[in-house]
Amino acid sequence: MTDSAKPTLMVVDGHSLAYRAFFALPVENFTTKDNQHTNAIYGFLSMLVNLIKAERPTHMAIAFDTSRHSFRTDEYPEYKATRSETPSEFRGQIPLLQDCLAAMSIPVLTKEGIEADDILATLAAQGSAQGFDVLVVSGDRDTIQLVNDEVTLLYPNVQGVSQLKRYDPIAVQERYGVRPEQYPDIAALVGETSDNLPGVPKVGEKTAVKWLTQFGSLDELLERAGEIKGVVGGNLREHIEDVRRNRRLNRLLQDVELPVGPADLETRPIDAQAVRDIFARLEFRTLLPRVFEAVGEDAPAEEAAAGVAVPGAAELSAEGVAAWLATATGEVAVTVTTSAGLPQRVGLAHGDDLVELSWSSPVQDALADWLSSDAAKIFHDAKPQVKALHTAGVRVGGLSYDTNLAGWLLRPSYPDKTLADLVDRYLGEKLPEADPSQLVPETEGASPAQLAWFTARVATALRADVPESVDRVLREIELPTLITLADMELAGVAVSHEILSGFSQELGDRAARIAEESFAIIDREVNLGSPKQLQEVLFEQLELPKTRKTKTGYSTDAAVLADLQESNPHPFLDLLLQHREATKLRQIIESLDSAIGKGGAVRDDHRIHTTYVQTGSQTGRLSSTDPNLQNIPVRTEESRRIRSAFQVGEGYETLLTADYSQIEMRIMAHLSGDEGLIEAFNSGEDLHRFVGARVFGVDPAEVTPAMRTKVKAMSYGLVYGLSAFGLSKQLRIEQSEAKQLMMEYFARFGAVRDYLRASVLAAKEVGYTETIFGRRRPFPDLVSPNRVLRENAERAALNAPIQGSAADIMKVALFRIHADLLEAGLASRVLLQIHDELVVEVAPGEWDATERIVRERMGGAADLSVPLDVQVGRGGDWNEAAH
DNA sequence: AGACTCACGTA
DNA sequence: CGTACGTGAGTCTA
Repeated sequence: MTDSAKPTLMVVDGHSLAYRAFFALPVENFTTKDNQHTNAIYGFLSMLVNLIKAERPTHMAIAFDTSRHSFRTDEYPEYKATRSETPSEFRGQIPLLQDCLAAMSIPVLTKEGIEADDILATLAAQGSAQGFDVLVVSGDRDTIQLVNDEVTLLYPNVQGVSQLKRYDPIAVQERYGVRPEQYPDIAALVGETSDNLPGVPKVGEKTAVKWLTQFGSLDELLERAGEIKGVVGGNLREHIEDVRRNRRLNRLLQDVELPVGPADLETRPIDAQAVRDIFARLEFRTLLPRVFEAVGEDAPAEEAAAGVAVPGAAELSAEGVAAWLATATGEVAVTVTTSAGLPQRVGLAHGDDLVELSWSSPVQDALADWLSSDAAKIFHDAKPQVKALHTAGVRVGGLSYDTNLAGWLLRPSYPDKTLADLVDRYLGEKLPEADPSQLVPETEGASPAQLAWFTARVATALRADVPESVDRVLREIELPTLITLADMELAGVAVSHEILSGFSQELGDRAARIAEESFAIIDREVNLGSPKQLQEVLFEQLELPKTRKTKTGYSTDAAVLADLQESNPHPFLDLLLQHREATKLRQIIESLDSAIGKGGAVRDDHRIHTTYVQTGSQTGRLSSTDPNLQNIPVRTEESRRIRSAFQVGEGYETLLTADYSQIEMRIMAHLSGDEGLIEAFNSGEDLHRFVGARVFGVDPAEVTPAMRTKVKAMSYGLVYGLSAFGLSKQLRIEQSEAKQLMMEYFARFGAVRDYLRASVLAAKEVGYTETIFGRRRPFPDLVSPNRVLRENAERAALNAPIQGSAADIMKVALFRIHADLLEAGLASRVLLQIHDELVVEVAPGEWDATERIVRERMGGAADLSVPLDVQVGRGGDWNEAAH
C-alpha cells in the first residue's frame, strides 16, 4: 500500500494507451463536425481522469514515442516491422491529445530515437531512488521488468483501457511465476509477436518459467543449453542468438537523459480556460466536469450559475425615463429588441438598476435625446439595434462598447458570438434563455433590461482581458465603422430587375442548349451539376486519366478540366466548362434578383440590402451576406453585365467607385521598409513593370507581358506565403524556373523576405500577429507539433498583418467618409465596401465635394512610407463607374 | 431538415 | 504545397 507520507510519481505511456483506446472506442461516435476523429483522445483522457482521481499522484508525466524509429530499429531493422501502418486517423489525434495535456498542465515527454517505455523506465528508476512511490501506466508488457517494492505497474486488461490491473512484485509472481526482473528473460525465450521478435519454437510461458527456475538465470540456461533434451532443446540451441537479441532489445533504458527529473513533475493547476477551449473544439461535453472534479477544482461555469440572482426590471413611463436617465451617470447598457426593423422594447441597465419600456411615441421623445447624445452606451451586437433606431429617426451617439465586437477582437477565431456564449465564457454563468422547442417555455428568457445587465457585466469582464492596443482598435475603428455599416445596409443599392431577368433567361437557354449538345456526345443524360455523375462520365465512360483526388473521389473543377482538355482533348470537356459558366452566372443573377426589395426599411424599394458581418473574418475584413455583394463577378466581359444592373438610385445622379491600387503590396513595402519596393511606389511607374525591370535586369520599357505576368504572380503570391511549387503551378512553369524567379526577386527585394521571415518568427514568439493599427490575431498552431497545422498557421500568420492592415485602413477611410458626408450635410452616401473598393451614390450637384472627401479620406487613412493611391471612377452603373 | 462536399465567385 | 470570405447544388444522414 502507498505510504501517504511519500510523494507519488505517475508516469504514463501515452502512445500505447491512446492506441488501445483508439481500437476500443467506435470512431463513429467520436468524430467532430470538422471530421476530426477523437476516440483515442477521449478514451485516453477518460482513463487518465479516472486514474488521477483514484491514485492522486503528486507528480505526473506522459511519455510519447516520437516515431517508429529508435535505437532498437537501428540494431534490428525488423523490430516491430510486422505492425501494420499506424492509421492516419490515429496519428492525427496525438498532437491534439498533447494539446489537451498541455491545457491540463501535465508535462509531455518525448525524445528522438527513444521509446516512451524507456522514458518511463528512467523516471521510475530516478523516482524510486528519490523516495517516490512510482506508478507506471503502460500497455507494453516489457514494463513488467520495472516493478519492485517502490514501482507498481498499471496494465490495461484485454478489453480496452477502462480496467487497469495493478502489478506489484507479488502480483507479477502470481501471474507469471517469476520475479519482475526475470520477466524479460521469459519474454526473450517466448518471443513477442507484436514486436516481431521470434522466440524459441514450442516454448511458451510454462516451459520458460520451468527452465529459469531450474537454471536460476538466463545466462546459465543458455550456457548449459546442451543439457536440455528433445525437440525443444534442439530448438533452443538453434535459436540461441535470437534469444540473446530479444533480451538485448527488451531491456528498457534506465539512463535516458531527460530535461526534467521526477521532482520537476509536480502536478500544477490546470488552465481552465484552455481546457474549456480545446474540449469545445473536440466537442467533449461530459469530460469537462470530470476533469475539474478529478483535479479538485470547481467547474466554474456550472458552479457559479446557481448563485447569481438576476435583478428584475421596473417598467417605466415616459416621465420615469427622463428622471431615471438624469440620475444614471457613467455608462448605461442598452438592449433594443426589434421587430420588422423597428424598435420594440428598450431595456436599460445601470449597475444593478434595471428599467424597461415599450417603444411608443412619448417614450421615444424622452429617450431620443439621450440615445443620440454622447452619453456612453454599451451594447451587445449594436448594429441591428442601431439600424432600427435610425429607421425610427433616432441617430445613435455615444456608442462606447460592443461586447460582440470586443469578443471577436479578443478571439477572432471563435464562433461564440451570441451574448449567451459570452456570458458563459467570461462570466461563467448561464444566460436565461427560453427553450424554443417548447410552445409554452418552462424557463423564461431574459428580458431586454436583463440582457443589458448581462451585457454590461460581460463588458467589464472583457475589458479586463482586452489588451490596450486591441481596445483602441475597438474604440477608434470598429465602433465608428459599425455606425457606418448600419447606414450602408439601410441605404442598400439599386439593382435593375429588368436587366437581371433578361440576362438570366438568356443564360438559362444557353445552358439548356449546351446540356443537350453534351448529352448527344456522351450518348446519355446526366446531371451536369453533380460531381459524382461527372466522375462516372469522365473517368469511366470516357476513360480520361484520373485527376487530383478529393475526399470523395476525383476532382472535376475548372483547373482540372482545363488540364484534361490540354492532355486529352474531348468536346465534352469544353461543353461542360461552358455549362458551368452559364449556370454559375445564372445562379448568381437569380439570387441577386430574389434579394431585390427585401431587407430594407421600405418594402419593394428596388434595392438590395446586404448585411455586413463585422465579425465575419479572422483578419479584420468585413464579410457580406444575404446576399454577398463582395463576390459579384467582374473578370469576364459577360459577367460584367451583372455589374451594370447595379445602378444609381432614384433621387441620385451618379455612382462613384473608389479603390486602392495594390494596397497590400504598399503595406508590404511599408512594413518591410524595402527600399526597392518603396522606390517602385514613389516612382510613379507601373508596379509590376518596375519590379519586372529589376528582377530581369532590363529597362522598364523592355519588360514583356510574360515577364510582367510572372513578377505580378510572384508579388501577389508573397502576400499569401506562396511556395515555389505553388508559383510554378500557377504560372505553368517548371518548379526550377519558379525557384529561380523567387531567387532573383529576393536578390533585388531582400528586405521583403527578411520582413516576412521575421514577422512569422515574432508571431511564434508572442503567439499572435498585429496589424499597423494594433489589431491582433492569435496563432496557437505556430508551435503545433503537427506539421500541416503548423505550416498552415505560418502562411496565415504571414498574411494576417498585411490583409489586416489593409482592412484597418479601409475601415478608417470608410467611417471618416461617412462622417464627413453627414457633417457636410450632403445627401451622397456610401453604399458598398468590397475590401479595397467603395461604391458611393452621389446626389445631384455633389460630385465635386463627394469626390474630394473620398480621395482625401482614402488617401490619408494611414501614414505609410509609400503613398496610398486611389482610383476614382464615375458612371450610371457599377460597371460604367469602374472605368 | 440539416450537415457535408464540391465548385466557384470576389479581394 | 496560396490568404480571406459566402453561396448553391448535389448528396448523404437522421
